[in-house]
Amino acid sequence: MKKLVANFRLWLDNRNGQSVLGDGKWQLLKAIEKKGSLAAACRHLKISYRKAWGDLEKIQIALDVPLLEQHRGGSKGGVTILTAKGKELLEAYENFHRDIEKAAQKAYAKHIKKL
Amino acid sequence: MKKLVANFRLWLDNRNGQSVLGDGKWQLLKAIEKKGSLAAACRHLKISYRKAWGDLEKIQIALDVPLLEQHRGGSKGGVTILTAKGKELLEAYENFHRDIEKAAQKAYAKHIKKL
DNA sequence: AAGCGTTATGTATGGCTGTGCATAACGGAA
DNA sequence: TTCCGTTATGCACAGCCATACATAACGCTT
Repeated sequence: MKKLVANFRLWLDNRNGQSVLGDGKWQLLKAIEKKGSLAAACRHLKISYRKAWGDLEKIQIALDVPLLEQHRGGSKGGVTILTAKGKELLEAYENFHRDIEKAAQKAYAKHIKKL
Repeated sequence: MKKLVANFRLWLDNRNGQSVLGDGKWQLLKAIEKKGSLAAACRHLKISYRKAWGDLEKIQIALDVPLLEQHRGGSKGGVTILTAKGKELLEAYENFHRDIEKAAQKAYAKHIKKL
């Protein structure tokens, strides 16, 4: 049997099944935190601004607490920054993700590697 | 913050990134094992025969070991059964999946529940 | 007032994927 | 030999999603 590689995806929904945070939005929030603007985050991640903006809208719809503060105009043209809740969720997701990745590696070694 | 629900997906690729086994194909193999035919498995899972057959073809392309024996004709019209390797992989995947699901629940309680 | 960079939003286009439909081969049963 | 249920396979079509393009609002700077 050919060597097998394990992959996983992880995401959080609200109770209506609307997506709140997965790997894509996670990377997006991280990039926004780092860059301070959505446009800069998109350039950094090489994704379209249109999609990123739509993703943020979906988060706002799925959640009742705003994770971001968005402002138009000003000296830099505009800014997007994370709220305290945003940072909190981001950190929680990162820990969540890391724990599961570890578990996946362990489970891979235990069940799949030997095949 | 609204209550968050954790979801995950798990799958195995070969080294070329070709998909070998994920939740869909896992359910398919299980249903084939139970029913003894691909057509019956599709009816049971309510998916199209066309897609299921395509998925099996992808497995065969991605792997070098056949997981299935497929026969046309005969008293039942035809049969599809798992090979020993097929059963082995199926079982390994189930254990793999179960371990990670447990870990996900634990990680959820630790990191996400409190939000 | 004009310019710049960003947020904000609609619309169209292209690709991917699942589905539906059609057809053929196969081999035991009646 | 005819029939039936299954495996096998091509092809057209619909739906979804990311991308691209277009345009407007906004507020500091010069």
